[in-house]
Amino acid sequence: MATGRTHRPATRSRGIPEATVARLPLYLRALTALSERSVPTVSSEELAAAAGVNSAKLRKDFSYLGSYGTRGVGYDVEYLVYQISRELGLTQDWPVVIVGIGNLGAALANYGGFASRGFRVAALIDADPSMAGKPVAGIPVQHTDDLEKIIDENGVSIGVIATPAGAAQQVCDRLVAAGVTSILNFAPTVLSVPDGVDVRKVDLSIELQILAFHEQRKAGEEASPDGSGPAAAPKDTSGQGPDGDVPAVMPA
Amino acid sequence: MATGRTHRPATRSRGIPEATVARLPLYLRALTALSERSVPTVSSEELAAAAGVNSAKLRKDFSYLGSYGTRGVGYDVEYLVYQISRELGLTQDWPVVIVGIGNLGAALANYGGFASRGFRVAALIDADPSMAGKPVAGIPVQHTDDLEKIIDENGVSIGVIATPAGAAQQVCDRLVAAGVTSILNFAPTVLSVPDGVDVRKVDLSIELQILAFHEQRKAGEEASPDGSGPAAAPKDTSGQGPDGDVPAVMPA
DNA sequence: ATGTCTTTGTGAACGCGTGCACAAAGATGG
DNA sequence: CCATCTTTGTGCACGCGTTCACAAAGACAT
Repeated sequence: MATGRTHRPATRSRGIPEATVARLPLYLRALTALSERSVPTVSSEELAAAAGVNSAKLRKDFSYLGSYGTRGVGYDVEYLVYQISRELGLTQDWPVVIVGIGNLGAALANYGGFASRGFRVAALIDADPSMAGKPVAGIPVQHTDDLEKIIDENGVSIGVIATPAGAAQQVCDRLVAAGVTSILNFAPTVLSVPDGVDVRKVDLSIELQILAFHEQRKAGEEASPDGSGPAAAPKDTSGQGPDGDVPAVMPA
Repeated sequence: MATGRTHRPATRSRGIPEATVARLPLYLRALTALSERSVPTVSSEELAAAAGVNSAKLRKDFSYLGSYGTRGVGYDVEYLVYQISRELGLTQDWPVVIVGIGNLGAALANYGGFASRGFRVAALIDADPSMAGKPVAGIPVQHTDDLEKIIDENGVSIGVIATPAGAAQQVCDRLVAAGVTSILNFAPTVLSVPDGVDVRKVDLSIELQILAFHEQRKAGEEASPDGSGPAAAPKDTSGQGPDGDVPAVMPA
């Protein structure tokens, strides 16, 4: 799971738990793969395995959407694909703008995952004047000055921020002021937005640090003569465990 | 305090909740910024605001690390930076390999967030022979054939997968077999790994779909602001669909 | 010292998410 | 039509995470 979410339980309208919503795309992906192989139906057990979750959890998730399964048989793949797509709002077209066309922004623009599922890159925006007009992924980059106009003319409600951290909040403010109400933030900054605007963040270094924590814990448990814990088998030989208490406070 | 006092060890408390671990990098980032501005101490309230969380949550998070604050004053910034860094395992160097040097992989290689906090890009690996030797972000790309050797010689335990979905599982298997125990997966696939291996995934299209869900809900709420009597009506009731029944199936 | 003021650290309550276990629903076969 | 078998849908219990609210701890002034 990534990122904290909004602190608002206003999801009572449909009653679909946030955790369930976060898994729907996973199910959809697995179902789409089945659909391409022309598999007509699938059981909760099979689908759960494909999505990497517990089958009871999957069934409960689907129960929030309605009773779309047939007992003794399973779920109709095509029908479920449609229902989930509709629930997620993928039956309509979502124009998206990407702000900040550096290495990451360009990679995102080229990413196929956008167009394939109801999302359309409406525009690429960058603050560098020398980028203007230059095509990236077949789309000409436009200058930040025209941000508001672009948002307005294309009816954009979802924005992707791929700028340096320093510019993120400012870009965010402009996006919101122009009418964007959902933001996907790749910049390593906490964005503050007014109520009603959703922000999800993708942060590489946070993910790595979490992995490092667990990695350290794994390494420390092998040698630790500590009473509790699994005095597990010596897989050791990690060699690189001089550890000790090296100071090494890191820079920026 | 059910689970005994942690006053004694203060070094390795294996009882740090996962949710807390996920927030430590956030605190660390905010603290580092304060440190650079030479701010000596900070209150839980201020730091919480900077990190975008609740102050009570932050205090509880820190309580798992030990009692590093001073009542009536707050937390010593430098000390806390060090403690969190140590807890996350950032006081040591983590060599990382990136597999799949396409648009995304190249962007990741160029990302400054790597080197800045204890992580070092040890190698870039790609399956395309024509990429071999070609430098990306100052590091020559190596061929997949040498994957095992690279992992071994550099003592790599963290791998980043930025390949197409189709190659992800295979690359994952080889990484794990070679000794990698933590994986950051950018490919839109569910990876299956043996016990003891951590996997975190970053998935653009899932994030977008979650945003789309909320976006759709916002748009649909304008008409009927009622919402009272959440009689949990997950049953049918779909008759309100704006569209017909087009099974918008989409490609991968 | 003593009192006041600030801020931490945490007990306790609450709510959400997860997983078990099973009854109900429907398919299938005789 | 009845029996049996498969698989869904869900009631329930449990554990984690969040939040409130406050006593304890220390700083600081007198």
